Amino acid sequence: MFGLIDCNNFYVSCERAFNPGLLGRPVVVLSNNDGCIISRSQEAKALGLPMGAPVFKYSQLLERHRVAIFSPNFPLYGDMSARVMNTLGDLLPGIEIYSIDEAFADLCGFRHDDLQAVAGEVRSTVLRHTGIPVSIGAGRTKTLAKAANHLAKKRPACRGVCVLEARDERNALASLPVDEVWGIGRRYSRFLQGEGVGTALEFALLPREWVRRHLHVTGARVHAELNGEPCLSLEQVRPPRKSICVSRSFGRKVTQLDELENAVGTFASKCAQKLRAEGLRASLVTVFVHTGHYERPERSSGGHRTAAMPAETRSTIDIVRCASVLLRELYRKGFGYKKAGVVLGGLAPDAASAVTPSLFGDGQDEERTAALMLALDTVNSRYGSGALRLAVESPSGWKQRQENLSPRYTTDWDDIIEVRT
DNA sequence: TCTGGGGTCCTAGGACCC
DNA sequence: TCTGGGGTCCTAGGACCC
Repeated sequence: MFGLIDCNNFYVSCERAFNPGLLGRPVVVLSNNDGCIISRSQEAKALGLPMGAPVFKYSQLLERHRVAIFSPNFPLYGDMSARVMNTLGDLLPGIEIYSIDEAFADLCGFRHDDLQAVAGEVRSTVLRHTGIPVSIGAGRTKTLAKAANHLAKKRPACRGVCVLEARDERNALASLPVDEVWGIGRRYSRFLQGEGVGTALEFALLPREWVRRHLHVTGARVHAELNGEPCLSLEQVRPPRKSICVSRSFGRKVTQLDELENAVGTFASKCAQKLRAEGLRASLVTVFVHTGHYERPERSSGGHRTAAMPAETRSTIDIVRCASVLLRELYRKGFGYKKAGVVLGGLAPDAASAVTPSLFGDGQDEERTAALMLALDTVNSRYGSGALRLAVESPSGWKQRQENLSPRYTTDWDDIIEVRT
């Protein structure tokens, strides 16, 4: 059996953990730039606020119901996530951290009739240790555990836990709309609806070859998993990542090259910092820019360009310089850009034995760069990110709208909660 | 006026190898 | 009239996830 532990309305729950006055009220957390709604409390969902809704379209509704609105506070959410995952790791023999708010668990060691109690215990312990409410689903495959989790959230009678036994699978899948199945996205569900397939059960009963033909191997895997045939295993060690990306939408249109260069320089530098923090090197740098999604075609512009570095690098200077060159190739005067980003690829571990040196380097640069990057990271970790930076980076990161930011309760000494007695 | 950010995997087609 | 067989690697685009 697989378990899936999923935090309820995670970002909202993080805000609530430090602000109990928010309990029982409608609360939403917004995306960067305060653009869209990306997390909603139960009360906010009940008001009819959709996931991903642009804020400006719902400003009246938000105001009328006095919805509490938060700008995203990712340092807080990341830290709270680590607390939840640590607690789960202590309680369960094997977990796979699947996303910031979800983990799969290996439940094979437990007797079936104990699972309900085990899950209940996990739920109450996580809540007690972190203040975050979770829902737990269990099933014969990961996809069935996902489905069970969905039911645990949807059915009040479940009280946050749903252990799906093989004999109950048909009933459960019959009540699950096909677009709620893990691995069936917008496109496939529209296609399936068109074919008269509306529920997870109807999908599961389709002939295997038909699914393979129309939904390819990934769809076929989902199909098999729904039929109780495990295709996905628990991955307790995270596979090394393949790319690192930093990108932002701008609060306004950016037309000047030097402003764009500030932004791209800042993103490239953040990428390099992440790269070193994960003990990696990169050999490919990609820059992309584009105008707004909703711009008229004649005013739209954008694209991406990739360059290969002469040798695998971990240097902020190399990466920022390369990104600037790429940006100049992409930039076109007269367009209002709304988004830009930098992606690092060709990642490899930063082990001396594994690094391919540059054919034209003399090896000394390498040592000096290493010392410089160590100094850069040390200064910035002590005095705050951006304390020491390249001149091309903008001083305060890239300015974004964030009008309702909560304190960094758990990751910044200046923001720690004060208790007066 | 105002619409997020960061990822992975698969497939088809083209270029190339012997 | 007839024009091989068996591969790899790369890229773009599309699908999905949170």
